[in-house]
Amino acid sequence: MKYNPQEIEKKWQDFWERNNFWRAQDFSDKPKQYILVEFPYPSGEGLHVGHVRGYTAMDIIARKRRMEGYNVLFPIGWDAFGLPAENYAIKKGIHPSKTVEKNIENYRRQIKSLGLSFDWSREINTTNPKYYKWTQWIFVQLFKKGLAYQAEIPINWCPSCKIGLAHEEVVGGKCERCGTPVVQKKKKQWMLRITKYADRLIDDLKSLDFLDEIKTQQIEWIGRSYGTEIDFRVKDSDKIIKVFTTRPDTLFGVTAVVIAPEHPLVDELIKPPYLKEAKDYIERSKHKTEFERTKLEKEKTGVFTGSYCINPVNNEEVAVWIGDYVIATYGGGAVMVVPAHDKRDYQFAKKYGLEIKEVIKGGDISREAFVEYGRLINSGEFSGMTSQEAIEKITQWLEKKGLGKKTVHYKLRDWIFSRQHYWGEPIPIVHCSKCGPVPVPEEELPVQLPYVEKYQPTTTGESPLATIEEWVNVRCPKCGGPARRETDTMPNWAGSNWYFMRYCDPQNDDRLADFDKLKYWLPVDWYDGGPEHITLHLLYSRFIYKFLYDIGVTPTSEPYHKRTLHGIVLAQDGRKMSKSLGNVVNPDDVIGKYGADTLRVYEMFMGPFDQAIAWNPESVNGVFKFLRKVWNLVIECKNNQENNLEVLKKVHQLNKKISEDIEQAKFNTAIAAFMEFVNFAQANKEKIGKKVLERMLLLLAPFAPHISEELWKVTGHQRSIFEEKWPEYNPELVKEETILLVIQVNGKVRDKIEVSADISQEEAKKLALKQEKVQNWIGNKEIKKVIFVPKKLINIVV
RNA sequence: GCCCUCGUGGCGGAAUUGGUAUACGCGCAACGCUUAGGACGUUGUUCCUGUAAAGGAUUGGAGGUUCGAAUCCUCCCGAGGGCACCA
Repeated sequence: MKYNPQEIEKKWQDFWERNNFWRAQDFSDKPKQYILVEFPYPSGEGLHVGHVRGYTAMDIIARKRRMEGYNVLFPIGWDAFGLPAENYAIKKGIHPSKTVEKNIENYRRQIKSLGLSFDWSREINTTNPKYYKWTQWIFVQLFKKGLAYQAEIPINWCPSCKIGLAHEEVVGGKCERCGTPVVQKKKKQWMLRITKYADRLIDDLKSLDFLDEIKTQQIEWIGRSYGTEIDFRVKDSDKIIKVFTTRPDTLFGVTAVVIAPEHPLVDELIKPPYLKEAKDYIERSKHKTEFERTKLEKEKTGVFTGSYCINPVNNEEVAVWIGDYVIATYGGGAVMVVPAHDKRDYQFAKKYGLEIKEVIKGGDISREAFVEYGRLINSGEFSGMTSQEAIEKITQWLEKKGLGKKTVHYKLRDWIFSRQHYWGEPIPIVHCSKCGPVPVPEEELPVQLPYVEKYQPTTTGESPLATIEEWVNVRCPKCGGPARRETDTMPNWAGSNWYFMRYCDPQNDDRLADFDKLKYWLPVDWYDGGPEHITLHLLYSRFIYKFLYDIGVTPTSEPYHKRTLHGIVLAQDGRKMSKSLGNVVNPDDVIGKYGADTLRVYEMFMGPFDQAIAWNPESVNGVFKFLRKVWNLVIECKNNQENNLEVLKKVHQLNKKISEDIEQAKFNTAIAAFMEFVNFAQANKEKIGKKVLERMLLLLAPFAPHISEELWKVTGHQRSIFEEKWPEYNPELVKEETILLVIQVNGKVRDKIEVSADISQEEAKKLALKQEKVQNWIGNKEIKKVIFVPKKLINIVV
C-alpha cells in the first residue's frame, strides 16, 4: 500500500460533505467557538496560495476545537461586488453577475479540494439581493440617525476609474486600484460619520486580544491628539484665526502664523502689495493634489499675505503667511510657526528669513530646532516652568481669558461612501425636490440593481445607473410627488462590514440576523486575515458593528475578540506573485502533484505564520516525504502491540508541543516537532505500538485531515477521526528525569553532564568541579561566585 | 521626514523570552540499497586552525548593561511595510 493522496483525498472530502460533518448548530449545550477567515473576493485569477495559508491555519483551529468538544462555526462566503468584474464587463460585455458566478464556482471547487472544514450551508454572497437588502437596511439606519449625510467637499478623484476615492483608499497619491494619480474634484457625496466613534474605536481596543501591531495601526490611523486651540486676532479686524497646537508651551516663540490656501479668511487677509503674488500662489496650489502638497519636503513654500495677527499671550504682532503644506481639513487649517522648536518651522523660517526665538532651553538653536520638552525661557510669567507644566498653565491662562481652549483632534476623517459605479449596492435614497433626500421604506428593500447594457461610468462622473430613466424616476415615498433615485452605489466595504453577522443566520428575510442567534455566536472568537486589512476593513467593520450595537441590533460592542494576521506568500523570487511577472503558484498544480495535505502542511511549515515568506518548491517535496514517512510508519507498525515507555514519553511530549503551538499560531514549529518524532519513530520501529500511532494521528488530523482519516481507518477504526476527542497529554510522562546540565566557567560552556532534573546547587557544584575539563579551566584560581540555574546550567566564576 | 516590523549557515528558518546558537526542512557530499522512483536508508554539513583530540570565532556593524546577550540599552548600516508637511 503506497501513499497516494489522489486516491484518498476526494473520497474523504465527499464523505465529510455527505455526512454534514462541519455543520454548525445554532444553540447547543456545547460551548461555542466562532472561527472566522476573511471571505475572499472571487477574482478571475482563482485562489491564491496566500488564501490557502490563512484558511488552513483557521481550519486547524476549527478542527481542533471540534475535537475539544466545541460547537464550531467556521463559515465561508463571497465578497463579490467590486471593480474587476465591472471592468471585465466593460471590456468583454459580459454581465458582472455572470463573471462573478463563474469565478465563485472556481473558487468553491478550489477551496473544497483543500479539504477545509467550512460549513457550506451558510455560504453567503454580498451581491445576492437577499443579502444586500440588509446592507441597504444598515445604510437607512445610519441615515435615520444622522450618521449618513451628503456633503459637497473636494474629494479624491481618479480620472481613470472615474470614481471618488475615500481618503483612505488613496495610496501614494495614486488610485489604490489602478495606480492613476488622484486629482481633486468637488462633488456631492454620501458620507458616514465614523469620526463620531473615534474615541470608542480607540478606547475599546483595550479589552481585545489583537496583535499589538494591529492595535497600534488602528490607534495611529485614528490619530487622536490632545492639544490647545488658540485664537490669534487679526490686526485691525475682529476676525480670529484659530490655531491648533500640541505645544502651547512654545507660544512665546511664535514668529508667524501659516494658513491653508483654502482658509475662509484668505481673501480678507491678502493685501497689496502682496495681492498678486498671494493670489498666484493660491491658484497654483489648486492644481496640486493633497498628496503633492504634503509630499514636497524640499519645496516647502509659502507667501506673505500682508496681514498681521496678535499673539494672545504677549500681544506681539505676528505675520500671517499662506502655505499649501497646511491642510484645510485638519486642525482648522492654520498653524503657528515656532522655528526654534519645530523642524519644519525651522526650515520655513530659514527659507523666508523669519525670526527664530528660543523659548525652551536645552538645544543650540543656531544650528537646529530643539524639539524636546525642557524648561521655558523668555516666556514672561511662565519662564522657569517645565514644558509639561507650561502646557497646562498656558492653556488654563488662555481659557480664563477666553482666548483658547483644550481640544482633541483626530487624523481620522469621515468616510466617503459614494461610488459612481455600477457593480455595487444601490444607495437606497430617493431625492425629492420638496422633501429632500428620503430613505426608501424598509419594506421596499432591497433596491435591486437593475440590468444595464452599458457599464461604463459616464463622463460626467455619474454612475451608469443615471442613464436608466425608468429606474431613476420614482415617486417620493413621503409626499408621492415626482422624485429621482440616488444613482451612486456603495463601496466594496459596505458588504464586508457586517458579513460575519449574516453567517449566524444567513437565510433570514425579516431581519439582518436573529438577535438570539447573534447573541449565541458573537463575538467572533478568532478572526484571521491578511495584513492589508488590519487598518481599513477592521476599523470600518468595528464602526458599523458599534453603530448596530447602539441601535440594539447586536449583542456586544465589539465584533472580534481575537485577531491575527498571516504573512503574505511571496513568489520564489521574493517578489509579490503577479500575472505580469509570471511567478504565480497555482494551488491546483500543487494539489495535483502532491495532494492537499502536502500543500496544507507545507504552508504551515514554510515559516512563522505572521511573516511574509517566499515559496520554495523543493521544500514542498520535503513535506511530501514527511507525510509518506507517516504513511509507511503506520502501515508497517499498525499491528504492533508494543508499549515502550521511552516512545510513550516522546509522543506525550509531542502532544504537549502540538497543543501549545497551535494555540499560539506557531504552526511551523509544530510541524518541525512532528518531523522529529517521525524520524525517531522510524529509527525505532520495533518500539512503536498502535497506541502511540493513534495518538500521533489524532495530533496530525487538523493539519493533514485526509491522510489522518485514512490511516485512522487503516488502524481499524469505524468512526471518523474527527469524532474522536483531542488527546490530553499525561504530565507525568512529559517530565524529564534527567537533564543535560551545562557547566560554564566565566560564562563559557566548558562541559555538559547528565544529572537528575532536581539536582541541588550544592550537588551540581560538587559534580561540576570534579569534571576534568572544568578543573583544567579553573586551575588554581579562586572561585568567586557560582550561579546555578535549575534544570539549565551552572556557571563558575573565577 | 515620521512610525512599525525585521536582519541568525549555501537557502527557508529554530532558540523554553536573559541561560547549550544554528532544532526542523531544503540543498550539498560520502556510503549503502533497490521494484530506477516524487526513489529510499545511514552518516556528515556555521566558519577558521588542526590528520585528530582540541581550541578559537560567530546571530547586519560599533559600543554598553550582565556571572551570562541572537534576545535588554545607545548609535550606525541595510531590507520590507504603513503614514505623511497632522501642527
